[in-house]
Amino acid sequence: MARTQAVDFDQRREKITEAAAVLIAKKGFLGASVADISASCNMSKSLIYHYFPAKEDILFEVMWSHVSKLLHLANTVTVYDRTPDDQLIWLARVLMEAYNGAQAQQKILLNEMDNLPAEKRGVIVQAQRDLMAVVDKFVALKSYKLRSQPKLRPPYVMMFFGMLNWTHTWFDRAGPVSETKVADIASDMFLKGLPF
Amino acid sequence: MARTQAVDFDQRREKITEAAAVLIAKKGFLGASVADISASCNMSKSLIYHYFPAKEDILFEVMWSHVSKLLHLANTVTVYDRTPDDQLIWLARVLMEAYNGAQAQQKILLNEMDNLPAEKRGVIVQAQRDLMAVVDKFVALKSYKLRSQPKLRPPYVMMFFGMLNWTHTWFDRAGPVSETKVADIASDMFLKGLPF
DNA sequence: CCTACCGATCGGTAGG
DNA sequence: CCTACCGATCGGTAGG
Repeated sequence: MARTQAVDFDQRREKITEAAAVLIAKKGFLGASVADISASCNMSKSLIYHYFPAKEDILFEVMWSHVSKLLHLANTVTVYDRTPDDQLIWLARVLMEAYNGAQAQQKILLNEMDNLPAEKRGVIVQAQRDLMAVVDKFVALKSYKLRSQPKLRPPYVMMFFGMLNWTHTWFDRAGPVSETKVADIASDMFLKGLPF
Repeated sequence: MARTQAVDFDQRREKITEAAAVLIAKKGFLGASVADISASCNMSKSLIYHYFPAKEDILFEVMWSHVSKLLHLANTVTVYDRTPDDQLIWLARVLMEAYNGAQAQQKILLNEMDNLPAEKRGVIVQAQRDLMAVVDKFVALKSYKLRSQPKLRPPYVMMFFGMLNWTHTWFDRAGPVSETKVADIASDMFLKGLPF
């Protein structure tokens, strides 16, 4: 009888993707060898190559599964029946939560883009642009000045992502300020600047 | 006669440091080989090892020369006889200018910290902390709330650096918005939030 | 300041 | 004759 694809094919791919994320976050894409990755999920190196054609495809899968989650969350949050300000506040909270629930993946998304081949990089970049479009819509809705000067909008949008994405360099879940509080500081600063 | 150190020893070291910065920014620390670096400055690989004991020492020199420049600029700006707000506005402008005059070094400072051995990483981290202290002083001076709640200050300080440091992922000198304008958008958002 | 090398490890693939 | 998967090893290159 011809064998069909193993029933747990997708689960195995996910297992590899997860283990690879941890290792790549720690050592970098070039520093984490395929041998490291295979060892960390108790597989032979050859078996890794059964599930992924090349090392880069593992990197792509790590990034894609993460960024598509972020995009889905962003679209969900902004669809709800809330005021524009509340939508932004919730977006910041939801993103901070997603970043910290997947710190390895987030670090890789921000640091390892250069190690993707051009076509695959394009797919990730497009997803990130879609994510930015959510905030761009908010900015256009909220500010008369930025509605009439569309060229200024991208920098403002990037200030929002700058505040949030930079947290991966300093935020500590065990520290004195909660994830939600940090998200609220970011959205508050975006809307109102420094408090009195 | 015992040879003395070549008169151009320091210039050669700088030449290597500069060439290494360009290559490491492009390929990453692990992706840029010592052979790549030596070729790009028309030296033999062995000659590189005459000026630096190890590859990591080149990375450290790239980061240290850059971060110490940033720190010097920040201290200069905030000493001037200006209002607190003007000091922050100028700090943002001066940092944006320094980032863009040394894009390779800035990218490396932000991305390659993990590739430094612990002791050397500590030196760079301390310099970055000193830089943050400049903004922390400003925040404490400016906000009653943050003066009385010191635990909240680091997140606010990091929002400032998040906005500025994140620019390296998107800002284009040839684009429609100038470096100075982007710096002003960041300081304006920090002080006042989104414009009307 | 160079050529000639080293021990080790890289990403990827062979036969079965 | 297929797919799934193994132990072993390929040609090249890394930092030193």
